[in-house]
Amino acid sequence: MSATITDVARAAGVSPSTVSRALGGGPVNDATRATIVRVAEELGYRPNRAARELITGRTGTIGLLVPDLGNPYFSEIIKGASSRARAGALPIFVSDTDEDVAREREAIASLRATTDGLLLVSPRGSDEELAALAAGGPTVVVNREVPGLPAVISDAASGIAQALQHLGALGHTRVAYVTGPHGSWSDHRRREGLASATGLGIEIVHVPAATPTFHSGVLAADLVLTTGATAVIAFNDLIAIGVLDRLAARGVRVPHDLSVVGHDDIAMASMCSPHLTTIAVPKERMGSMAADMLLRTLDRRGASDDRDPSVLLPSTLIVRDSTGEVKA
Amino acid sequence: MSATITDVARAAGVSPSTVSRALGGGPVNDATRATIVRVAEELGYRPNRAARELITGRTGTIGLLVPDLGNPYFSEIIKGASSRARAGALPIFVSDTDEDVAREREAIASLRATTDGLLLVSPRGSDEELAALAAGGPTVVVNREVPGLPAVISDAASGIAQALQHLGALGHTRVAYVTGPHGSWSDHRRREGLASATGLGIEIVHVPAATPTFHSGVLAADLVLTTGATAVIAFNDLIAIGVLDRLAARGVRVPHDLSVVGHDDIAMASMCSPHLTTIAVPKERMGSMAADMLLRTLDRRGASDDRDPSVLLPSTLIVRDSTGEVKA
DNA sequence: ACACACATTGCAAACGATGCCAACATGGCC
DNA sequence: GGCCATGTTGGCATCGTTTGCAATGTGTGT
Repeated sequence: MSATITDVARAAGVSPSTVSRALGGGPVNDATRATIVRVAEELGYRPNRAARELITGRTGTIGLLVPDLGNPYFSEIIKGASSRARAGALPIFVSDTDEDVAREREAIASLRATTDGLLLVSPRGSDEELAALAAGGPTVVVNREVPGLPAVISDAASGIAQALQHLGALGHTRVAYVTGPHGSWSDHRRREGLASATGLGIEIVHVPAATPTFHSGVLAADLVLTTGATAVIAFNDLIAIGVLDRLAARGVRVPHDLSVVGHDDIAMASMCSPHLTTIAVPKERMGSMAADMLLRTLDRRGASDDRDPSVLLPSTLIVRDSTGEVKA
Repeated sequence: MSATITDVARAAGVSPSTVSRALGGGPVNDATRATIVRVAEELGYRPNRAARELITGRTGTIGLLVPDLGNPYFSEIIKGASSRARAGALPIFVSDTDEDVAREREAIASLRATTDGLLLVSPRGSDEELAALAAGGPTVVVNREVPGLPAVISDAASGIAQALQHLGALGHTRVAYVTGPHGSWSDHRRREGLASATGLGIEIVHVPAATPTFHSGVLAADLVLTTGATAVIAFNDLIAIGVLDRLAARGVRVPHDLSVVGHDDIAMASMCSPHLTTIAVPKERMGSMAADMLLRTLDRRGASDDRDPSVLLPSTLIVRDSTGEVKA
């Protein structure tokens, strides 16, 4: 079908090995290389990925695994990662696990076989399991810390602290936290952030949410109202928007009667009504940085084996219209 | 590293070719096959994709191209396609074009080289260009019709008709349509739908939007108010939600003062305030059906060359809270 | 008992690119 | 003028799998 390296070699009057070297950066006479490059261009030569992979053992692709492709939070991470991967001319496999641990395990195994490295976003498996699976090849984790693996995470404690300070300044003294899914690493971190933000004179009361979704938020809203809290911080924006929706239905005015703070700053946060005050995390940057770390790891494969340090990206509170002074 | 076909052959006391046939469904003695299968399992044998691809010329993967990975509308199509692909055990490459024609061209070319078939969602290129690019291999188009290519589309005319009937029944006689991006095939179809829905006594006035985004909707809202229309149909939900947002800011009540209808029924449509009446299209089903058509094409490659017929999926109007009776 | 069909298996040649090694030419140096 | 270092190049084996073809063995019909 398309031109092979042999075709180019013949057309340029050299051997296939020379073409390989010329195109691959080996030692070749400048004039020869120029000719070969020109001829290759004319013939529209594209190296056959499979043949190259077979001999080098590298696939030239990376894999990205997220819990849910439909979740806008992950979409932005994907965008970041795929633009970085494109810059490195690496195709990227994207797959989702439907938030399921078994599917995650399976997906990691299958991606492993077809890629040189993996980006695991918000993985659900246990530390041990992930460490074992990650041993199969270069891996970078996003939104999670796994001992021994490089990670890209956001500074949850700082984000939470900013939110509490903001609420404190508005006079709130009793704040509800709507949790994330059970066992979620991110949720754990945010609870720690809440616990460590003492000295503000704010009391925290927890309200459970089973899933990080709009519907869980709707459910949680009624629970929040029974706690006597004057403000609520939600595990993520989707939950916060669910809370907002239910509050509106019940005639509770936001922020007049209750202040609401989300987390992540997905696009929807500035589209809902009222516009959501939220703790923004640099999603796209996390994706691109994770991809970047992975690519660098691949480049120096076998060279210095110093671990990539984990990266902590800043969270920033974005104040919009869903938070306000507490009314007496 | 991992076991090769030769390892299995040696362990089973047969030749590699026999192993290949046993695992690949060729004519092999039942007892022999049983042994080979068992041994392969024990050794954890996984055929090397690259080697197979090299000889068969098939990559065993498919590609999916969308204009924007962050757009929730496309997310759902991706989910549908990838779940179908997973059922066929085919990994799927996902890439986006940033709504850019040049990038689209480039992405198609590069995906072509690494996949057996392509799913093009809402491609922006011209018919001629797409037909040319599609000639490179099996292709299924979603949300667009390109002469000579199998396609999966939704019944825009019916959706629009349902919306107009609904609005007509509520007493509206002057309806604004906020358009999609210039040159968009979907937009064209929706305009045709509007034009052909005569006999309802409804006058249509067009309001331009440059991009299918929230911000365009915000912009369009003010324009809509100058037209004297009592209802507005937006090219998609994102625009409709932008309209909603701007109307709220200007104190225009929905649906009391103005009715708003979206298109697509993305998840956000039932999360915004008021909940959006919208023309739902079966996004996930479109994705899975498109993937299914592509897989079937790949299976009978070279066999009967009858073209896959295009598929038209029904649109249904979902009435929520953003539409109501026209007030005198 | 012989020929022939058929089932089962092994052999060897690919597929396209890479990279080791040897071959060759050239120029500088003693 | 001969030797060696250096720069360039071609030859060839190789990666793991599939597949056409030939070889072997078994059973059947006459």
